[in-house]
This record gives sequence, C-alpha cells and structure tokens, in this order.
Amino acid sequence: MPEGSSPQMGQSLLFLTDEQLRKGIEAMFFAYRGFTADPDRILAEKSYGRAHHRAIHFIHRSPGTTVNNLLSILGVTKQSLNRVLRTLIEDGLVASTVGTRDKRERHLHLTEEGAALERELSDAQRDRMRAAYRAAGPAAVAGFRQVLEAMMDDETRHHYEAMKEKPNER
Amino acid sequence: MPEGSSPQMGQSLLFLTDEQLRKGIEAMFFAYRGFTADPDRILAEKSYGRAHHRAIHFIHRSPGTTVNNLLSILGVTKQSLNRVLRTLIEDGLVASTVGTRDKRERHLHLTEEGAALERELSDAQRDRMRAAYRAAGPAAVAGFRQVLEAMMDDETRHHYEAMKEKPNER
DNA sequence: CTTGGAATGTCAACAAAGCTGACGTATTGT
DNA sequence: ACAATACGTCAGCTTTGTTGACATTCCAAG
Repeated sequence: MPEGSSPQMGQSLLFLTDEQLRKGIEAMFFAYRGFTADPDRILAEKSYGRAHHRAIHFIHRSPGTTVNNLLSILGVTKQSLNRVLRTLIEDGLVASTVGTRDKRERHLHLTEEGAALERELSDAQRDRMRAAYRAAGPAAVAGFRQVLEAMMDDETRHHYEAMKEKPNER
Repeated sequence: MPEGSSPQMGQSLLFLTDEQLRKGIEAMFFAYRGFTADPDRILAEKSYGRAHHRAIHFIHRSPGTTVNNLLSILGVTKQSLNRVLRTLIEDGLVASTVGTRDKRERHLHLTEEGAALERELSDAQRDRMRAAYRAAGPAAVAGFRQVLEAMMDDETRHHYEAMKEKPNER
C-alpha cells in the first residue's frame, strides 16, 4: 500500500491496519464477557447455565417454535439442546405441546414461571445494553449493529434477519 | 411513553425501546459466533480449543507476561489456565522462563511454532473483521468500538485500556 | 397399504473448559 | 524467622458441547 499520510486517511483507509483490527478483536472478546455477566449471575443462583438462557430467550422470542427450528437457530446438536430443554420442562418453565398439523413436532412455549425468568434475565441484559447505548449515542449504535451484522456467517445472518421483525407466532 | 412521531425521534430517543435493545442483544449473540467460527475451525484440526487461542493471543500481545497477569486478563482460575498452558508448553508453542528479578514468576513467550499458529489464527479472525469493517464503513467502526467499550465491566475495561497502546514488552 | 424417510427422543460415552479445595515448593519481603 | 506471593498440581465436580446407535411416530410417495 504505497500511500503518504494524508489527513483523511485515518477515516478512510488507515482504519484497516492490523492494529485497529486487533483492538476490534479484543473489544469483542472483552465486551462479550460483560454482555453475559449479568445473566450468568442470575442463572448461577438457580443452577442454570447460558444454554438455558439461550433456549428461554428464543422460545420467548418465537413462541410455538419447534425443536428443529430452535436447533438451527442455536447451532447445537439435538442431544445438547434436549438436555437443557428437558430440565426446563421438568422444572415447569417450558411447555412442550405436540403439533396439530404435524404431530411429530413439539411446539415450545414459556409457562408463567418461565416468562418470569425470561423477564428477569432480559431485564438485566437490557439494562447493560441500554447503558452502553446511552453512553455511546445513537450514531454509534447504528454503527455497532452494522458491524455486527457484517460479522455474521451468511446462514446465521439469515436467521437474524428472519427474526428481525415480528414475533414468529404460530 | 406518550409521544407523537416526530422524524428525529428515531435517532434520539426511540432507539432505546426494548425492541431495539433486543435486536442488539441478538446481534451480539449471532456475531460472536461468526467472530469465533474461523479460529475454531483451525483449532479443531489441531485439537486445541478457544482457551488455547486466548492464551496464545494474549501471550503474543504481551510477550513476557507472567502467569498471574494472564490470569487476571482472562478471568479464569489458575488451574484452568494451567491445563491449557501446560499443553502449549509441552507442544513447544509457548516458552516459560523463570523471572530474573523475581524468580517466582514465569515469563511467557511464543516460540516460532507458537507464533506461526498465532498468525494463522489471527489472520483468519482479522480477515473476517476486516471484511465486516469494510462493509460497514469507518463511521460504523467507530460506533462499534464505542458501544463495545461501554458494555465492558469496569475492571475488564481497565485491562482493555491498559493494553490499548503499545505491546507490553518486558 | 406398505414402506422409506423425516422429526423427535433417549442411552451411552466422551471431551473441553470452567470451577473449588487442598497441598507443595520456591522465593521474596518484612 | 516467618508470612505472603507466585506457581504448579492432584482430585473431583459441573456445564455444555460432541458422536454414534437405536426406537418411535408420523407423513407421504410409490
């Protein structure tokens, strides 16, 4: 890259130095710790883990979703998800109902108790996200989302976009 | 929230709705998967895991760092770090040398082989980060970093800031 | 109507990576 | 001399992921 050092470079090309990228990588690593810290604390008290949180989040987000759908969103094996799901069902946080059209499918919903935990968890996570958004400002938030979306795998982004708008009720 | 729908609201107040926050949360979750996907693939071939990557990254970043320092950056127990470190030393990727000033300390460095793996891993991760940065543009990148920094725990941000500038050689 | 395949669930076994607690050793600082 | 620090290690446990094998249920196509 045979360039001089014009003043604009800092905002147009130079931001792609390895140094800048490394900072972005480290920021991502450290921020993710903060991102999960508050829910983790709540979950630890109830002897659940992050996997339970994720299941609860996406069941809340798409009530009536099937196990297979959840599987492809979470990107884990059915055995792994099933273990988590089983404890949630046993503990009465999640209700699993046999599908009407296709009786092989199980449709998942949160019970009252499950919804309460979901609220507790997402309140904590939203509080931190809200604080970060406030501190950074609206323009930063737009950029934040843009970069994150560009960082996803194509298939993952597909899930993300699909869930962007309305809750997937059905 | 008894407000009308002025055009500016979308950029000043409305961005703090639960819906917007939820999208940010999901973006963070999905993006982190992409963020780790490429290194994970490389590591799996060599039967290492993310924990090895993190150790390698921060040893590369701060050559000669001590075990205790690494511990506080990574936020894990010494037993957990030790297990990873031991395999890396056995495999000849990391060199551990007794401290000169304080002989209780071990200073950690990457060997040639370790540096080679570090390069392979960070090249892959940087490629994705670079692509995301390019797609989103410089302004978005600035916002991305701002939000991430605001999302960190205070203590974590301290580590992050401390490492921001020059490689911690010593 | 039979049969193949899809969706779901379960059992077993295993691995990565975190944790706690306890203990040993070398070194340092008071 | 003694307490504290830095490090390593042993043992045991948890969560969350993985494979592989196998049963059940059901839809749909031949």
